Amino acid sequence: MSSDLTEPGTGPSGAAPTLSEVAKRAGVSSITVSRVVRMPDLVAPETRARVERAMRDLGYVPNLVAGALASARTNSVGVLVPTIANSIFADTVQGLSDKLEPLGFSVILAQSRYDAVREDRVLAALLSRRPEAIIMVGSPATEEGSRLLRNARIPIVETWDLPANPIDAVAGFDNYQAGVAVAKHLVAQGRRQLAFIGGDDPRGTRRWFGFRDEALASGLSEPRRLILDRKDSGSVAAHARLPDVDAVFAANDAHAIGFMSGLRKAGLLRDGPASAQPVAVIGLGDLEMGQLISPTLSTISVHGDAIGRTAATLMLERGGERRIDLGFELVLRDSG
Amino acid sequence: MSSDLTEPGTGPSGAAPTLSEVAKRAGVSSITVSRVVRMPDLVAPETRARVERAMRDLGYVPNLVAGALASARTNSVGVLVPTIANSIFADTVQGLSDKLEPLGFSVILAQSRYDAVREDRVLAALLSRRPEAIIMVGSPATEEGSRLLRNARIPIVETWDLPANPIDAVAGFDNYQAGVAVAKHLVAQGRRQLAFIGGDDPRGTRRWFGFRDEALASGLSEPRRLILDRKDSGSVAAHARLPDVDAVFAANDAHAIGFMSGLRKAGLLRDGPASAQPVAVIGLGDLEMGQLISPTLSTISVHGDAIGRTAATLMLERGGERRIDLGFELVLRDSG
DNA sequence: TGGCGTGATGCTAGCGCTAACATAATGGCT
DNA sequence: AGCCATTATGTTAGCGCTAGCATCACGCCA
Repeated sequence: MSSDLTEPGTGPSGAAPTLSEVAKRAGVSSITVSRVVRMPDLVAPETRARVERAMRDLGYVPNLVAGALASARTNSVGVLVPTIANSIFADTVQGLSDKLEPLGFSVILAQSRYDAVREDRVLAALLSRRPEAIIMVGSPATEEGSRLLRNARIPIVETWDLPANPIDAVAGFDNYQAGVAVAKHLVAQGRRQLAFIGGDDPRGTRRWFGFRDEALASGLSEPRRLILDRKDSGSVAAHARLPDVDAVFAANDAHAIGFMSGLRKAGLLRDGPASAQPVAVIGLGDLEMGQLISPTLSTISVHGDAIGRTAATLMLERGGERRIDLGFELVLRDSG
Repeated sequence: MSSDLTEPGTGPSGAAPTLSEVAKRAGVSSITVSRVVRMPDLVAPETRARVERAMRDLGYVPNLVAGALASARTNSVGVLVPTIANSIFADTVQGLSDKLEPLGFSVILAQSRYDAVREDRVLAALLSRRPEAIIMVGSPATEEGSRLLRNARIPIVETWDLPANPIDAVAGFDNYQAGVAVAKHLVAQGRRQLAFIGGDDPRGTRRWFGFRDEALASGLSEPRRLILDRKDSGSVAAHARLPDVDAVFAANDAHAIGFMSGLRKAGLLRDGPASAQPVAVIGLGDLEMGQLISPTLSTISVHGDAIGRTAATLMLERGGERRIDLGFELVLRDSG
């Protein structure tokens, strides 16, 4: 029984045990061990038990790197987001990860940090791991990135937007129409001096265009646009920098809440309903936080986790509709 | 020049081009192509140029799966968090990813969803991809998970806590002492009826123990403890469920802000300083949001991204101190 | 009784790459 | 001229696993 004293996980050379070491110990060929791991039904119960025993004794952990090379299936998905911290994209990653994990897929996560050079670099790094699909927020920033993805010949899912010429599949919503919806609502509410605060990333910019176009179409003067740095909380866009404005659309809820805190300091925030607000504020994202603060935040609600789950579905089912509009909803609360 | 018309990324069989196809086209051996990719300095400039040309023509993307198998280096790190959505752990993932990405490491992300069974499963899945280290929030929930990690013989970094018997390295802070610090502060402020709201995960529970022990040591009666479900916002722990309480420590800022919104509805929230609050509220995490709401949130500040960066350092440098206490800071604002 | 389907297991080759060790070609030195 | 350090390139033998095809034993049927 001395072999029972072998330290688990340690083969003859102190390295991780391999299939064939397990096979030797169980007195079978390595392909049989492979079958026990992947298609146990094909192996006779007694043989299987013997192999399972040997695997446990040795502390065998399959090497998926070798398996992937041999089978040309990595069971992994590359996921690219601008940023994962404090962001609604985390919901999307959670959603797709929850859907893919039970299927045996691993998520390889990369961040572009809204930097085109870094995006191309991580895209190449991702592809060199031969994922079975790429799911990304938005579209590649450069032609090079786009080319890389097209040549990869794997499902590519762009999310959080509805690009006109997607590489492959799309799960998102119409950012332009979101801007339109907010402007429409504010105009109907009687607001006249609109402003937009947010980043100048592609999706934020599309929201701005919709917002501006609708304001102009309604006979209002061109709204002001304050481009915030990613690090800014939104409170930096204090009312002082937007005098005379009576309604603000923030590209995301964090900016909206930050701006509201600026309004509060300026004495321009009421605990009453939207009609009582000197300055209406509408966010985007529908963070739970928005319902907890006072006044509660009106916002464009988007389901980040549904985007993630839909993206997972799109990468799994190569046929069928490749463009899914998850829509958005204008949720009106007390801020505007 | 017909070869220039070859569709990039498509080899003879429509499959991705390999090293040796590039080699053939450049008229060199495949090892030379490998060197151009990995150690370009070792290759003569003209040869290098020829190889680079061939790589571009063919749209060659290195296959790291094969490279990893051959070199026994995957350049990947397994990262396990309870959840990535709406959580402070996202900062940690961002921090470590930012540090590791430039070094060529990929992050394989998995979520346990606070489920021990799922944790063991994803841990095994992670290890089968042969990452060069595992960075996780907390410690394995089961003996089995712990065994798996010990046998992997790679750096293991546990974070967000300071376990007594870590598997390998640790980057975190003392959750028990955080609870103590909050209780001390509340007692000094003259609060007498304390309560704790939050989850019953290991770290939350440690905060509770510190909080309770210090309250008892100060002669107060045992604080109440309300265990919230992960889905709860904290507002469900309305004051109605905690009558007579004059101070609450919430295990995280989200719960704290939710509870404050409950207090507001009950008319128990003031815009003034902590001394004016009928019920003091202290959170943990120092979300930016806490500074934007009114009253501003007092909290235990923890640097999630520093934890991530430190964890990355610990996995890279195998020598030296393996237990890093990043500490925490009680940040006093207006809520308590 | 011979043929053959079925279930269980094994053999062989190779996935695309790299480590480790050759081998060539060059030039400076004694 | 001969030697050897240096630079540039190549050869060989796997890494650990799986696909695809054997092989073999069995038992059932005509």
